[in-house]
Amino acid sequence: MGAANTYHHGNLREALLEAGAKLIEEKGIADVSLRAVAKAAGVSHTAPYRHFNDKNAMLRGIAVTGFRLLGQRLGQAVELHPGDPGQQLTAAGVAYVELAIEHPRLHNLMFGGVLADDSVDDALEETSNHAFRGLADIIARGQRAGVFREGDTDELALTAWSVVHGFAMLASTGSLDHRAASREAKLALARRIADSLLIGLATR
Amino acid sequence: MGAANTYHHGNLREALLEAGAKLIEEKGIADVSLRAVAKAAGVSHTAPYRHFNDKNAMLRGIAVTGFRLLGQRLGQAVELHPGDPGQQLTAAGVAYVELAIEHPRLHNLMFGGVLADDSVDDALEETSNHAFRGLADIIARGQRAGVFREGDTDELALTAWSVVHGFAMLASTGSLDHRAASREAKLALARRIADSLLIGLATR
DNA sequence: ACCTGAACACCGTTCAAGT
DNA sequence: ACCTGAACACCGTTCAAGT
Repeated sequence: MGAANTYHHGNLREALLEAGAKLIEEKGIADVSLRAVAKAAGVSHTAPYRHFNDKNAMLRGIAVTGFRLLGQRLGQAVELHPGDPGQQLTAAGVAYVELAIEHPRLHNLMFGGVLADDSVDDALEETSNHAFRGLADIIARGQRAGVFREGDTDELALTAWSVVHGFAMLASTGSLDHRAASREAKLALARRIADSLLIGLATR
Repeated sequence: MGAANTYHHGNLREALLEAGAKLIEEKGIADVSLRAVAKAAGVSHTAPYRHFNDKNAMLRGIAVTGFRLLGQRLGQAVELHPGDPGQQLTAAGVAYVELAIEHPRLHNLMFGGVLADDSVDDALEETSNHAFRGLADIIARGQRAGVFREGDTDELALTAWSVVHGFAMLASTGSLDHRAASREAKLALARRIADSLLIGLATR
């Protein structure tokens, strides 16, 4: 109970992001109102305006936490396979898909285009760029090690990003359910597709 | 003027889909209300309920027109390169990306997950399956011709679909603008990535 | 059959006011 | 500084009523 009314001490922002993320997870972005988030955090429906310019700014804040989580997962995938860029790339791809399957609505907020028309948000752009950088770094190391073919590193990274992104989108929107219903089936499929991608990137 | 008030003769449904598509193109899905669409079509805000169960059903109707358009474009891409599955695949991928760049908000409605939580819509599922089938057919012909490697046809199609889908998503949300700002630059990039995909699918 | 207008419960946002 | 409550203009949806 002591922790419940500490918002007056400066952590309402975090409480709102947490409550918002939870509500989105439960009901989907379209069915989450700023007023409901405020209520879940135990404040009036105008209190959020102290911390966010508008509703979309709050959603961007939640998206940023998602990109941080993604960055962490990609980092872990790399650490699992030291010195093996091929394995790193596959693991990173699978980790990405895994996150999309675990948190489909968060993934949808991050990449579904709800925030696409917003004026650019510095924190959002920074965290999403950071996640992309992680991927590009794997490619760069693979090229130096001679396991990935030469060429524009960012372009190869973009190819990898596209595959994984497209597959994750299909997985998280349920478009794959008729081919791979279970979580395990989806991840197995993701692994095979990541391997197939690897072949395309490998040196001839 | 004769055509303007023929809604009473049974084509209000079409008029609403058209007005809705136009408004979405202009302002984005989030900023289009059922009431505004009704107004643009020249009827009261309750008239749409004669033709759609709710707002999302109307949006699904618009998405269906998008999938039909996509199916047509894919068909044209195939016809441009008779007997050459490799070229067909590249052309289909580029056509897909082209559509996403031309109509980013329609693309967003089709794949952005706004409709993901809806109960399945027969017409929507049929048209989207049809578009996917077109891609799988190209792969199947390529395998028979010996230019694509053996293996589960649907799985190869899924790989191709993922790349193109992921790239289109990145292109239509503006994530590519710092690398490829113009429409031409994006399409050129799409072509190179489609070629790179082709290498991954080719027989060894 | 097809459409309207009033009504309801919500929504995002603004603003004067309270501590 | 931080939060509240009333107010405004909107929204999706329902429903009785009109032709």
